[in-house]
Amino acid sequence: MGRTRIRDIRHRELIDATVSAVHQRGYAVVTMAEIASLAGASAASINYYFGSKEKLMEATMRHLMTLLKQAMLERYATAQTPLDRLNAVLDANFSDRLYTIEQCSVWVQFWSSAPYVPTLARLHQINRARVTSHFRAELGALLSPARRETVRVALQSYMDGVWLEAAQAAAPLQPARARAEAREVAALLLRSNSQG
Amino acid sequence: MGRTRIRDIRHRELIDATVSAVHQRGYAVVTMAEIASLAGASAASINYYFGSKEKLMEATMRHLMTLLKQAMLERYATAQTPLDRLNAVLDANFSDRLYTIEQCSVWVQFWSSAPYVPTLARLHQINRARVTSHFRAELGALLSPARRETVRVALQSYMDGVWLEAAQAAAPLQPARARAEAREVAALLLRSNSQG
DNA sequence: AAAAATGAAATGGTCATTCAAAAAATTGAA
DNA sequence: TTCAATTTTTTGAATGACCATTTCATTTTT
Repeated sequence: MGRTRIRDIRHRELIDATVSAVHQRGYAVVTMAEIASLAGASAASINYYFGSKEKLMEATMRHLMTLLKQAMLERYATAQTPLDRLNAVLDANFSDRLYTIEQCSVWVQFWSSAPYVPTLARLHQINRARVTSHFRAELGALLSPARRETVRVALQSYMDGVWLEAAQAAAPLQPARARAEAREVAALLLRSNSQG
Repeated sequence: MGRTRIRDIRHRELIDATVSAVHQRGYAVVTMAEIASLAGASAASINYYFGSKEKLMEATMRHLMTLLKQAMLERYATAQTPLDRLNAVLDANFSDRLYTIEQCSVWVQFWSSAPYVPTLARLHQINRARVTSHFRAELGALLSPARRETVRVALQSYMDGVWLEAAQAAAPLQPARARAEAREVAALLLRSNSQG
């Protein structure tokens, strides 16, 4: 069978611990010891598996990006019309699996660190480009070119803003509600009485 | 005339240096020595004037919040109709004075740190409450209660999202353009053909 | 002369990373 | 299987940097 198993298990455990620890303490303040302790390991083992704190953070963000990508593709598969697919992008962003306080919190930390860590900046750019291109593709079929970019920027900024607020939410999030609201906002922005 | 002068000058210099340094290096990573050096002072004098790094950060955010409040009130003074006043809130957020890469950058750092620093969390909450109440007041005159909150959250999230992106902008920002786009988004969200 | 302001150097603490050695798992020969 | 040899995994204890804050002697202002 496949060779290494322990390695994969530890990677997963440590990444999960990182998400949790970063949420609890903040990206810049959290220590290796805290993360390790959440995973029931020692700080030294993090370096054994990931090489450095920075590489651990990078791996963690890659993992979250993969979750987002997966959610998008899954939901995309069943969508038929352009509007369906637009809603798929919105739904993915607010899916039950992703739209949690913990994860939104880590994303906010990520956004604020990215400008200062080249490797994170690259990840950030890749992710944003993917979302942008999905939006462009679907909105292109629904709106005139002139209005398309306005609506795209509005929707993308809206999603980021909602995540930003979610990171500080006092009460548990309601993904289903967030999806409904996102659709409502999209519907308002799309109402076409061709005045533009 | 007024008593202390040097003190006020130093406060201003150090806060300006803090904005600049936080933008360049990141809130969590920037050191007292770096900030001091930007102001042509020593780290010790920061403690002399502010007491601690954390208090300096707090004073800096208070300063930025004051700028935002001022921009809002100034622009508000000349507005007559509810729509005018709604646009005033948007314009304030993207005014030439505020909507700079440097300041957006500091705001993003602030958002990400606030959850972990009680004193910053309080400031954040105060600021958000003020913006929210302005929006509620103006949108209340323009929309049905049911739709008002949807549009308010959409606009507020939109503004945050735009700032978030501005913090990472490669090219210089264009405040006038940002104001025009914000108005366009608001106009789209407000088009009332009373279907909701 | 007194008070305020300044900065060089000392202090004390934190933390990522390294390293040597222990512990656990794996292998393979008997 | 059994058991020693070998490899992989794990950790406690240095190591070496870095940095906020304090101290204190000196300079500047009032």
